[in-house]
Amino acid sequence: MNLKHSRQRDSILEFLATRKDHPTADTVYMNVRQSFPNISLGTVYRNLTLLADIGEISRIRLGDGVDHFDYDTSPHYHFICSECGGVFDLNMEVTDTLTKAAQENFEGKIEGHVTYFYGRCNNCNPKH
Amino acid sequence: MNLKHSRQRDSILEFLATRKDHPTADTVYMNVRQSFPNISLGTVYRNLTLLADIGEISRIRLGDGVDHFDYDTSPHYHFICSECGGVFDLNMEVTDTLTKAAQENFEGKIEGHVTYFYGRCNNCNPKH
DNA sequence: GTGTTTGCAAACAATTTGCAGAATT
DNA sequence: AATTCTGCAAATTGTTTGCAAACAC
Repeated sequence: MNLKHSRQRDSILEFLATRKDHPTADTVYMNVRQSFPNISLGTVYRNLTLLADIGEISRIRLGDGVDHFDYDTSPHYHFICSECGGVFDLNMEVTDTLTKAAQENFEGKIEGHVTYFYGRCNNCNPKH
Repeated sequence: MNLKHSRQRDSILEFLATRKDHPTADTVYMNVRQSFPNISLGTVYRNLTLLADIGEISRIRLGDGVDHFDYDTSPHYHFICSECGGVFDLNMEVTDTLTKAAQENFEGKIEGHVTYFYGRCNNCNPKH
């Protein structure tokens, strides 16, 4: 399974690199279409999946029913706003304390954990 | 939006109460069908959604593309086996340390977090 | 030239919904 | 009697896939 170069794939990756808000496949599609009017949603999905598989990007599942994609593959936490659905990076350390604590009373092998935070983002949180 | 009694709903809730493994809507459907052969998947979904909305059960999203449902609504963590897909409760304390840490450098309002662990369950983990 | 990638459309899986009739209060 | 709930089927949403042509090496 050798990779060949593809201008569409480049464009998808390039677009993702400009965004900090973890767009969905559809958002990627809408935007990449400006450079490739004939690109299909299928191609976008295929490439996002491929890029995620080879570790160039990461796929984020936040329980909102849609996959988000992140150009930044370094370990970090996410926040999702219950109001507007926006996704933000959190500026905090990633710890394995939780994983260790979980392992203590569990017989299988715990390899990691997924955590995301929810609430109101700065825009949606009413000030008083 | 007043509730009326329904034997189907009872049966769904009753079935969920017997299970510790957080079944999916389809599993609920398969089982409840033994008492209500004519029950439809739509009814199962409608009732699971309703029960989750009023807080009688909880809906768990573990990023495997399917919703799981849990009769136990008390806060606790879940483990999902990457091998067999099985879901287990973890015997560990739920802490808000993480939420507090996350709040520190974040301008919005963090209301909570979702965490689940993954790895190999006892059955799927090769011994040596 | 061989093999990968694309665009298109159809397929798929999980879930939701519209509607007329049945059950509950 | 009024309203909620059900079964059924169709609709929706997000994502994947089969295929012939286009592209990359």
